[in-house]
Amino acid sequence: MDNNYSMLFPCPPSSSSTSSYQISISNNNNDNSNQQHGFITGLNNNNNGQSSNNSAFLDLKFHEQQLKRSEEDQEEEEEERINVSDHHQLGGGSSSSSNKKKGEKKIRKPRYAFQTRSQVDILDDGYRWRKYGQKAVKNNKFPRSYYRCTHQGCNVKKQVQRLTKDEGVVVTTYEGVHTHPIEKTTDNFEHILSQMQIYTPF
DNA sequence: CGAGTTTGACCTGCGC
DNA sequence: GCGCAGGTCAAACTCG
Repeated sequence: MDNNYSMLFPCPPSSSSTSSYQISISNNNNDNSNQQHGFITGLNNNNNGQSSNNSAFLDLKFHEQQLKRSEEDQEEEEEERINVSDHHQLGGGSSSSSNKKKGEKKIRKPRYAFQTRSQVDILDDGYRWRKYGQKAVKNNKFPRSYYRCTHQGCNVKKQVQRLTKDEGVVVTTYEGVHTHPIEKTTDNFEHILSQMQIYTPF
């Protein structure tokens, strides 16, 4: 937790600026509960081609998820990334367990979540994702979708879920860090992010 | 025909 | 140990 937020998207020096954004990240140690601060506002992303009626988000809200992760985990992540190249094989449900030795603590990458106000669930962030699952989630009438980056060797995953409370809000959770550059260079999410100004209120 | 989606089954972790 | 919920797999399917 603390304040180790990593940027998941490469942010090239902004080229042209059609709009300006602000993002504030709240490192809320006091637990998820209040996400009252930490907004990205003023996005007028008009269509990134992802979907026909893509009048995407107007408010973005960053928040870190539940995970009680810290530097320790970051190290583990490093380790895993190294191992991944060795045996990154998504064997069947049963074989997935063979992926890690018995008794070994399950290693989980840090996850980063942010909320977007959007009509569409899928934000075009420039990477190519393959959906590998969808689950109904308790206390939420909207299913959660699971995506994996299709780039070879890149093990980044993301989950997308719409809030029941506020149907306009989509929560996207990223797990892992891309090991490759963005694949599509449209004026998309990456572009938007490149425009963001990040500051921490604390 | 390749890439991506759907969806039911299966696995795993966790709380009781 | 059991049941539940989250997460993943993989076959079948759709789409361009």
